[in-house]
Amino acid sequence: MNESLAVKSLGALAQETRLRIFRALVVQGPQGLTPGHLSESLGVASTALSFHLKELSHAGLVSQERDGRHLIYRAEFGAMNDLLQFLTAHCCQGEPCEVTSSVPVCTTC
Amino acid sequence: MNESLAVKSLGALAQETRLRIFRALVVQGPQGLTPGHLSESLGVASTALSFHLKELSHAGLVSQERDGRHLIYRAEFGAMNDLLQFLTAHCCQGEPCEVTSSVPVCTTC
DNA sequence: GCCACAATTCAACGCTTGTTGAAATAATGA
DNA sequence: TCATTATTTCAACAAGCGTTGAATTGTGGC
Repeated sequence: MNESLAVKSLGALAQETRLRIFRALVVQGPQGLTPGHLSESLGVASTALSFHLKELSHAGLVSQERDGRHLIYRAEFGAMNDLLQFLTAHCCQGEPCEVTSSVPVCTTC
Repeated sequence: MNESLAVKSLGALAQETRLRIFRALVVQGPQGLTPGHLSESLGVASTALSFHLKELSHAGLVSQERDGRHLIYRAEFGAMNDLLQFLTAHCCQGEPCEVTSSVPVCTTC
């Protein structure tokens, strides 16, 4: 993770619709979701949805796979984890507080 | 943490200068930094710095305290932790992967 | 009280972002 | 091959963001 990718990733998540999309994909896990399903369940126009999925893709936060005439989008947990660690890196100049708590994040998906 | 605060927080971090400010404050820990110091060390105009610190403040990611004619800004680790947990909440519908890894974050600062 | 320093606020400008509707591409089944 | 469904691309516009310079507020030392 580097600064410019972090900015891109945070920017991708810093929008109501995209945050909803991403969190829906996080919940769904390896199963993923199609744009059609996301469009309907979140009430977002397909053209807007496509725009937002592309933003998330470019940031590396979601991946895309084709399945027949459907596309399946999935959250990229690895990218997510890298981002979370980047944000709190070198906390308090390495004082003991750095390991006093932890945020559980998925790595097996 | 709720959705609209999360969007605000992510938006606050989704900008090169602000991300640098925030990470510098994370490293500094409870000691904090003054706008003057940040302005010089990051090479940001004071007026721009003030604008960005306000964005971070409004999102609750930094706090402000006056010390004589200086202001001291500090990273708000509690807000940061809430945000990180919000992003990965309900991962994989509660499957075991949810606790397979963790991001260490400061809570004692 | 007055001056100097620290930091913020204000107004103006250019740039980027998000939304919309229409058109295009991709894949499947009849 | 043709119609249908799924999804993306394109162009246009309004709204929000980030930077700059000038003016303002707040604090402490003389």
